[in-house]
Amino acid sequence: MNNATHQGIRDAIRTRIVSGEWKLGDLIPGEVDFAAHYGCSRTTVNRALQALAEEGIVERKRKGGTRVRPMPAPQAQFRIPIVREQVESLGHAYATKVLKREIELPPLSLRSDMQLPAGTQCAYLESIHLADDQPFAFERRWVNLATVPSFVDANLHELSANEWLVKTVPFSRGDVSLSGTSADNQLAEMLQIQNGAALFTMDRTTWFEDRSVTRMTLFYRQGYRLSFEI
Amino acid sequence: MNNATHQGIRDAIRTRIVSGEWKLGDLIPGEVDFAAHYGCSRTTVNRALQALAEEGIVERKRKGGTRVRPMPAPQAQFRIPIVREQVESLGHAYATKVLKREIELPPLSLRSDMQLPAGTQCAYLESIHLADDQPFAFERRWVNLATVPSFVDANLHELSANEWLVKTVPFSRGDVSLSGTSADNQLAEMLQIQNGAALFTMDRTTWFEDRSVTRMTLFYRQGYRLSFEI
DNA sequence: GAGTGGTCTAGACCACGGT
DNA sequence: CCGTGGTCTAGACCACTCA
Repeated sequence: MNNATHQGIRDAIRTRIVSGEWKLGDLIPGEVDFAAHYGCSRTTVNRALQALAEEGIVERKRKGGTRVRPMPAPQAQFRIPIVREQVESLGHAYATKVLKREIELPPLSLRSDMQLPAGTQCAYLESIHLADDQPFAFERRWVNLATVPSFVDANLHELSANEWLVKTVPFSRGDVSLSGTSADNQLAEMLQIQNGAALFTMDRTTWFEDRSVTRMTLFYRQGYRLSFEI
Repeated sequence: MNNATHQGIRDAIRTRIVSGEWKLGDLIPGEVDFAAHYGCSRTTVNRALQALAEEGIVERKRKGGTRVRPMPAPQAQFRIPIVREQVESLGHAYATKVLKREIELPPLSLRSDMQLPAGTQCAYLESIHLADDQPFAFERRWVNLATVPSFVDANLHELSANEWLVKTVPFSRGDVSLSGTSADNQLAEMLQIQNGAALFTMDRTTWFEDRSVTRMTLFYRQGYRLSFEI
């Protein structure tokens, strides 16, 4: 009982909860009790229970003690996939090609999504992502040149636009939304699928501090699924 | 400098990273250095840096030190939405109706998805979720009666199948996959949309220990988007 | 081998929130 | 009030991994 690590204790307590030893909403023992039971210090138990709280398994309140969450909050944590990694992890050769690259005034809907003042110039790109030379995803992207003026000179032959931006504007918030889209004429042609086919689609706007950096829409080839565990 | 908490230090270091004080891939100071700099113990710095590692901001290696992630791992964390809550948070009245409820032998594909031995009986349900009496989502669900035999007697008038299962089989792993689907005849009729429309679709299999509990597919009404922040 | 992170401990004090 | 979790400390030992 003395080789107790905070991870081991966390797993042990989680197992006891899952097994039904305590029911939903039940109060479970306090830190000192667990410390005595597992023969370790309270600090270690504290870490274990805090981790379980982060997992959403338990709720903790001072004086109120620790209780099993009445309705487990099913939190999913998954990495937003990077297309290159997705393709390579499937064992295919990855390639990408910029099909169009222009400087334009963005459409009105984009002005509100990206909070652009009137007259802001944007770069507009269309790219195709290939897996073993087969279309994997099609990308439409706007880049806010007020935030990232150097993008106009970016060399996108060695790095994709996404990778270039990540390297240049490191950490940012992002809004993501997932949806299903019917393929229009251009998408059908680009992805070599039937017009009207249902595509899994990811929209993503990223921000550096309070300024928008880029908004992209990624249309995955037909049949693509985004899978993860909870 | 002596009111240093692990959260405060975490925020301070994160700010210094975001501000560009250290670049992508750079080695940042060690725990003892930070402890001296912020006037706190190494333990506290350790917690702060471990938290940053969980956030995906830094990578840590023994002997190798702590460095800013070369390519930030954009981790998304979001709650798998419960349909009732989605509808209610949009300000609509929620209702659900079970349209079909049978005991059947599952199709072959399900036998492998849910790891069912041959001959396992399952409950099959079709339900519609309504927002202000308009179709919001259509659900097909299989329940493994070997794992949850009491489901045959479940009263699904007060609780939805999902809520009943969550209350009865508390904590479970789950596999989720998101995709786009074309509406077939039944879906088009149920959701009152055009045949072939692109729908956002969520498949979810949940497990209790090593046994499958249920597999459901949720077809959202046309135009639905799942949004979250990273 | 030596430097770094990973972890545990025992004790201490604080902050919150039911009673 | 007082019990509970939240946190910090100082020191210690271990484990990994790079040079």
